[in-house]
Amino acid sequence: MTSTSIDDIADRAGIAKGSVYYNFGSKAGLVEAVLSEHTHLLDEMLEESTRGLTGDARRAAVVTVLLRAVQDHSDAARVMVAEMFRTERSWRESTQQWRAIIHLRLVDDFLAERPDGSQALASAQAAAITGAALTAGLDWLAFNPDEPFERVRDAVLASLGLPVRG
Amino acid sequence: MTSTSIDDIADRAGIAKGSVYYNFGSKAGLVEAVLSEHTHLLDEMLEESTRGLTGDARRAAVVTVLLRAVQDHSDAARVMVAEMFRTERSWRESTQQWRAIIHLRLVDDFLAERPDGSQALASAQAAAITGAALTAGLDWLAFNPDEPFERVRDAVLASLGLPVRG
DNA sequence: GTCTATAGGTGGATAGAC
DNA sequence: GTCTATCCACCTATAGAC
Repeated sequence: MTSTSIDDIADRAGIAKGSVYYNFGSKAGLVEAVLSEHTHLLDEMLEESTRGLTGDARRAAVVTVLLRAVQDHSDAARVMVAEMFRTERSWRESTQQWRAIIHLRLVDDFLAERPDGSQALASAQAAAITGAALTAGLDWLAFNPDEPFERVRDAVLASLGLPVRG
Repeated sequence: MTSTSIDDIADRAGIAKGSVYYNFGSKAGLVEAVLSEHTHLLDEMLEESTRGLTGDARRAAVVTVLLRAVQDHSDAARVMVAEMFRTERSWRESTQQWRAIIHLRLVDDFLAERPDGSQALASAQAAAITGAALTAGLDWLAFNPDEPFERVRDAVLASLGLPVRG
């Protein structure tokens, strides 16, 4: 909960600290508002990109959307990855909803493919795909930022045994 | 840098705060010592498990070691995942060394398989495998802790197109 | 509804006794 | 080498003027 104070945020936004508290109630409220905004954005991107797709094509679409989201909102992505499993935080609900909207797009499809599979294993596979895309995306931006999007996406798809041509 | 104060740590360890500073110099020094310890532990596990293996078998061994490490040291794993891409932190060196020892076991092998591939793409694939294993592992412990290790490992290996029998 | 000023509390770090 | 006591910087949150 440190690293950036309300003073810093208010300064950067060009408003006074009091206004932040008037509008968001607390620092946690502000964080939640920001995370929630990004969650809705990702939800819309996923809905649009996966509509009508199943199986490998659907999984590849999710990977592509996640990589693009990491590229376009790397700060938010870093926060989400960092907070995803820190269940004690006050904005836990926001990060868990973020996990849920991704799993939602993957788990049902896994179960439809393999009716004998359990929810837990489908969840593990969804987490594996999510983690592969996010980690590769952040690693890309941090250590090889000059690599073009398409090549990184193809590398991740190859790692997951997914079709490069969708 | 919040969440746990030196007071808390000293209390829990049954020693006084002054002793922590005498032995570690600063809070960052303490964090680095802990992270470094876990890094060396993981390094040994990886060395032992991947020795003599190449290709899919080597990648499967890395996944297995990472999942076991997450299971046995989930707190450390959460910290590592949370800090891996926060390059501004003072213990950046420790987390980057942690990334390096995993990539070391994967990147050269990728390049041996595909001499035409670039370092950057091999790095992306290594990150994808690392992220898949860590995220699936933490998701497992947080949301489906009753699932047995072997089934989660097999689900992750399947997600990565790796052989379940190694 | 936005500002300034300040209260109130926390936590990293140090001094100095033992 | 470990303890207690204390300093001081910082940061969330609120009060109250405008």
